[in-house]
Amino acid sequence: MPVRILIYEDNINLRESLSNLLSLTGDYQVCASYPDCSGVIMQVKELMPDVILMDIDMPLVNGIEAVRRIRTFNQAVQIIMLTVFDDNTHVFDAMYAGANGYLLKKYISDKLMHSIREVLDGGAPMSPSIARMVITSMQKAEPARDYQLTPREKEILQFLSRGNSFKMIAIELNISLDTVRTHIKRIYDKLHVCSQIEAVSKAINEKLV
Amino acid sequence: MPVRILIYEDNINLRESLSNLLSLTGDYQVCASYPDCSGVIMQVKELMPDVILMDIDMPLVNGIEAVRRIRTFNQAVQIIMLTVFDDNTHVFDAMYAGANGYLLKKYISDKLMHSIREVLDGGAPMSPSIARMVITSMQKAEPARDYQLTPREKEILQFLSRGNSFKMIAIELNISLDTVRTHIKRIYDKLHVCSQIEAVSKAINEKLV
DNA sequence: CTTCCTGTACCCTGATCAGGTGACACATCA
DNA sequence: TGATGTGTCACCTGATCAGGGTACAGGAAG
Repeated sequence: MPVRILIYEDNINLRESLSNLLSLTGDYQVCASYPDCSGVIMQVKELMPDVILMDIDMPLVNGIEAVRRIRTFNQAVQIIMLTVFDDNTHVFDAMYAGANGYLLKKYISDKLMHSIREVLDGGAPMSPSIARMVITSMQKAEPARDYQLTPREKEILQFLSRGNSFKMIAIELNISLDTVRTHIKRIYDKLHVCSQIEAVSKAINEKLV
Repeated sequence: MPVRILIYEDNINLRESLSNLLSLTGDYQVCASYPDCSGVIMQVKELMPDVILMDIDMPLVNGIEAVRRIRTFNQAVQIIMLTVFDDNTHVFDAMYAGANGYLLKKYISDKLMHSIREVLDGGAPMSPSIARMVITSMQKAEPARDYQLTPREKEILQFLSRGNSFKMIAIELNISLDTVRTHIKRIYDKLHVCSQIEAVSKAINEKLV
């Protein structure tokens, strides 16, 4: 049973090239291809593809919005973005929306077949530069400065960050309210803040918890 | 000029296989290989490799800690993790620590050469299942429930989340303190919370800000 | 052995916040 | 036209928090 593929791409030349390319081997069946996503929900429901190749820059409905719409009712279909955009915004929006892969058009010819195979095997085919963007974004998300908090202080700060009042923390940890207050005061000193919210805000944003 | 490669791998058989494999083509020069990371800082400074292949499970100092140590003084060397671990904790810890690629050992023979080339070209070689884990983690990070906050309420909540007191918000927005309080009370209602910290905690964790 | 750090605990004063109630102008929508 | 939603403002009471100080036991480090 061939893999059913659905294509959204507004450039007619590329759309037909893709169709032709995929039809060569016999492993793939392009069940349809459209120049825009205005009917994407109906089309996906109707055609039940295994894989969708999705351009981003299209008239009427862009490819990222289309992915969002598809994901409202179908988590199973594998979606590979196929685009010229390699900026942060497009890449991450597409990922958040629910794409499973992201290929830059300049590398398509080399990688398309392999990528379709990979996404069906539970992978996430990405052009190298895209993969690097993704993991770089994860890395810069943690400077994690060290404020020399003691274990007990970290524990208190965690409770605080989850929304517990001083009183609740005292009960939870089975210590007196004043002890909690003492810890909190020391935390304020070390974090250079002077209120709960500042402390919690700093703790969460700098991943101290 | 061949690519200089440094290997950390405690299994002697694998370590030597890797060395031999990489030496075959002449494009790569294995400048050293070690069974543990106890001297990693000195070794990297001394040998100045272009690429490091890093196992995770090693005696004395594990590979993730070693990556952290390397990144304290060298951002340029490309580090590829080479491991059997495919669980969330190991993968993300390695990425956070500063790895540039992550290959599962079972696929090494196929992909090693290609991955080294890719990481040097600014990519981030990952085994397919790892890549999928990474982008899945990005996706589930945004449920973004809708609490029907009005624009003004979102604005107030943002100020609050940055650590501003009621008084500061009032001054900043040029409205009365009581008005701020009214907005905050309505926010509490909509978010089903009853204190600043709960609200801020919820706002940050659910990406309402 | 003494100093320093950590965790514990108490007290006091003034500031800030929570929860409730009430009010009014303006806009939209039915 | 009336209902509803939004943004504005006010007052009151009790709870909670901030900032200051003081104290002491136990452990680590010098």
